[in-house]
Amino acid sequence: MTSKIKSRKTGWHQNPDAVRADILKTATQVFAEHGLSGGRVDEIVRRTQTSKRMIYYYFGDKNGLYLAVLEAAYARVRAGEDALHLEDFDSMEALARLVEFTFDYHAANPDYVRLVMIENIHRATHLKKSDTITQLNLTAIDKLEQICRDGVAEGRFREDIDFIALHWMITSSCLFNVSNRSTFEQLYGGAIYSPEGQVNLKRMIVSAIQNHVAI
Amino acid sequence: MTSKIKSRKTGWHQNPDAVRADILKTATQVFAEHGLSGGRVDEIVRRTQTSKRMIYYYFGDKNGLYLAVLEAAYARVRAGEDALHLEDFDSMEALARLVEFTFDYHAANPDYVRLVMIENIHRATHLKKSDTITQLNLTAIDKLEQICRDGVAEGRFREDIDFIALHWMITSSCLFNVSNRSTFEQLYGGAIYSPEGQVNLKRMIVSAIQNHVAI
DNA sequence: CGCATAATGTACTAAATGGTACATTTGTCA
DNA sequence: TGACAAATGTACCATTTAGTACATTATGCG
Repeated sequence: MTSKIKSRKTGWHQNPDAVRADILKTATQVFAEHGLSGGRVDEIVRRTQTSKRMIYYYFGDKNGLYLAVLEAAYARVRAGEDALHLEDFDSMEALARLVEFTFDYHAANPDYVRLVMIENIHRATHLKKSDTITQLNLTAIDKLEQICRDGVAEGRFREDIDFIALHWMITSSCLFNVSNRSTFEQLYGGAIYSPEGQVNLKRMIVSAIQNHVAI
Repeated sequence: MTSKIKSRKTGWHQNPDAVRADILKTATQVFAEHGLSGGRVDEIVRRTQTSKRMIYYYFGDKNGLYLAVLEAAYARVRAGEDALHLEDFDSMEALARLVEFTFDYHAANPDYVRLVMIENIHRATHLKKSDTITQLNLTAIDKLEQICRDGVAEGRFREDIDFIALHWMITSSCLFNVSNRSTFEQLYGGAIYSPEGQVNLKRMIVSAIQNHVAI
């Protein structure tokens, strides 16, 4: 994985980027699985090609590593959002596509969702420390705002839409779908999480959102 | 709190119920605050009138205590739901009241929400072990089902409503509102969590739900 | 009253866990 | 080539943490 070419004598070569990436990837999995307090540094080490020494060398301490994991996870979301090209569609269609993307992205990235939930358990204390993330995340709202403006101009959207509330609505459904799957499934059965169940759910969310913005 | 009348000589009296309740209450707070792995038995002991000895005497081990906490939390929800008297209202009004209750209950009981989230991080492994909870929670759906039936009979609800999906919709909004408050507030500002913001949000959710079931 | 059992106090332990000290090697650049 | 900083290996430590051993007291019951 890290493709380190071992030296014949000593068995190792310098490869800082790969080592860093390896740690980060493994730590993401471990923290997402067990949380910050539950995630063991020793387990991360074990599942890595490197040593505990290197974690502290690159990330300072456990919290530093966790913060790096969190920042990387949020950065990936943004990259995903940027890949959409909503300007090619009329407002209703663009909104639908944004909701669908959000739904699918969360479903496909449960580790991201788990990290968000874990961060909420910690009352977002680490998120607050991150200058990077806070600035990063306003773009999601921008896209929505643009869609709403277009929709109003086209005469299809209400004029009094609060796009932060709209974003809240979209996120709540799409995130809950992943974050609370385990308990919901246990209590109310797995029908919603079957392939058709998910398709229906997505359709339901899209139409609820469209309904909400429509005149 | 526990109102234990101390013996003059030895400084203690038997008071099993109060001790058990004291432990449970404190453990609820500690686990809700820090999670299962993050919640320290020693901290629970410190914030309790009793000793560590008693925790293990009554609950076996840390997991047993956590499970007891979880079961008690779910039991309280049910008690709250039973206090509603939805049969006194027409279907649309009853639905609105159920949604409003759900919204308010979650907002007023963040510890319950946090426990649910923590349980989801653990993939509901403890919930699965609890015979009590699983049977308990089907009543929420029953209420909804009854409302839907009435609504159809009154000619105001669509006939093809999936009440589990409907319950999903209600729960996702009301739970997300509390569970993800920290990160959402940090990223998008606190307007939604101001008093009027919450009122507006609740109204928005109610009307979205009503819209969804209406013909 | 005396006895059996439930309830509680006190002190302790083994293991897990985050973190570090110290030595060594690798790569770069003059 | 040689020196110097960056990168890595190895072994170790102090503390925290869940859990327990053992003794003692309270209380109900015949």
